[in-house]
Amino acid sequence: MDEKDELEIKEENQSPVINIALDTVKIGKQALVFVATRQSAEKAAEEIAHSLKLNNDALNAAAEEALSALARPTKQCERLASCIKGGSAFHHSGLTSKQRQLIESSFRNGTIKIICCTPTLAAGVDLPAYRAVIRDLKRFSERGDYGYGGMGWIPVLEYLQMCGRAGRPSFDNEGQAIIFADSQSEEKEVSQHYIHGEPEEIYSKLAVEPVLRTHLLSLIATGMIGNRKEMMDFFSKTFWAHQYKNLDQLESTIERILGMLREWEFISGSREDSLFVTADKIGNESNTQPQQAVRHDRVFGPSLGNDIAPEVRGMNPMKNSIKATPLGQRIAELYLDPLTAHELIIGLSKAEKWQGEIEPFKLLQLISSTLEMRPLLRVKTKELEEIQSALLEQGGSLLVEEPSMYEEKYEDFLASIKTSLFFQEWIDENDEEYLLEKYGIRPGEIHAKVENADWLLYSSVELAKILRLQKLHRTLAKLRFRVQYGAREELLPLLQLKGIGRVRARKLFNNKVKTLGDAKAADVSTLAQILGSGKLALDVKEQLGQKIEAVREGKRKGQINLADYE
DNA sequence: GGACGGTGAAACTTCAGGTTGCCTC
DNA sequence: GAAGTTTCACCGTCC
Repeated sequence: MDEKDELEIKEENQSPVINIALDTVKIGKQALVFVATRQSAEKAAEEIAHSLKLNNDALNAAAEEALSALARPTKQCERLASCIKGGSAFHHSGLTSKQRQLIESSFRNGTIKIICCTPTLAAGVDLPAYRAVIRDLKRFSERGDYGYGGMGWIPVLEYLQMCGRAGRPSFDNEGQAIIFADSQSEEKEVSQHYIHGEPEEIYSKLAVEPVLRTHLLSLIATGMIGNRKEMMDFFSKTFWAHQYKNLDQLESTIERILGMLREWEFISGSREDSLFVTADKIGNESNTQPQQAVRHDRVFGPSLGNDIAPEVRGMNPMKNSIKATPLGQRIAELYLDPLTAHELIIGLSKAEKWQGEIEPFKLLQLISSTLEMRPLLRVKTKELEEIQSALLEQGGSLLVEEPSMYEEKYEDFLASIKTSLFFQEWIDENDEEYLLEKYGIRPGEIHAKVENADWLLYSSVELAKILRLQKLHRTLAKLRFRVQYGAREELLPLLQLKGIGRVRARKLFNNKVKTLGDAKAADVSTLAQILGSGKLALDVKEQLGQKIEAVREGKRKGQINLADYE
């Protein structure tokens, strides 16, 4: 729309967002409302639904579907269903993927008129929204624009992404993007910054150390880099080098990371003729020992170029002398940050020496301490005592060393304890509603966390294989299976059946069908009664009618095979 | 007079998202 | 930094 055109919206309510929502529906259109937090998205959707009061059969059906996304609806499901009944919905990462898809399709077919969302819908979606209403242009950040926390303006690029959701060519000839200002001075500022402003420059992320560590190892593992010349050739052609033009600094940082990789035995090569720099030859300036490498996404510090020993600098640049070890090769294939892999290896080696079988909690805490598991579940003020007492119960016997409570990383450590407690309760079969109430984790986030844990546990199994940590194999494989399903160990045999998840397996188990043998012995009608489905009972019988081994090998997508570890 | 409910101010709490591994229905 | 939630004091009403 031309900026000069006046957009007249009747004030039927005190909230401008609700007025716009009402107007949008009145002109027969749909809108997306972008807000800063998940909580705001839910509240805004609720208020809009309350004012719209659309209520029709299609909405009721969609609401019913939203409610039945989980075996037992959570408060979030109920809130969503109640919004949908009124004609609006909220959309954020805390919803299950089923609910997100439902909302998108109901919006696409015109049933739902308004969606209040976080940036989940800002990019890459093609929805029939005539208006993109950007209610919040400020958002909280732990590390704000200038290095300290607080509210900061969202990037212009993100604003443009949101605007781009309005008036999609496949649905409309034009669209409207609406932003808000609290005062006249803010109006001027917002207009200059967003409407007439230039989008931010894009910066290379290669300078972030975990990214560089991962890529460096992968380049070596795939054989793309074998000597200094190849290394510098490759990096000099990257966007990072193009942007910063300081190859000396890049080179010295790479040398430092190579030192770490060698120290951890992820790469090999002789010291004299390789491009390695050992840990003791570097780091004077940053005082960073490989073992204590910085955990945060850190952009390179001051150049270490002059600290590199001359004899190392003077090595043969053309000689292929650098290779990934089998361990390094596998780490690269697993896409693990080498520092994470190193920390997992230390933890797993401790676990292997544990007397008896190590408790799942300790392994869960080990994976919850990795960079890959972030963001962790934040410890709220009122939970602090409970989390600390859970930590005390472990009696200092965790696989990850506990930092002093005066250290900055102590907060993260406590968050890793809370995250592991959540995982523990998940594998003890507590449902989504309970986890939402106790840990504040929404169903969609549970799914994301479980998927991450699954990857890290799979990686741990692979590391244990290579390192010949025999004892841990089966423990880790069992734990991975339990995390995948959110189930206790006793359900593992039943979970190998297709169509049987943790809810059905629990039903069977509680009805004395505890093993595949029990299921085989039980008659179809009993199984049908327990499972509440004759078709499923027949399917289970069919699976059991095959050779048991075949059933164990078939299974679902990505499911692990316990038989491998027996 | 006590229990109960409604209201509003003050105090307190919390704060986006998504990619990667396996595998093959 | 600001929105949203919780807590608490206060007041009016009812039994």
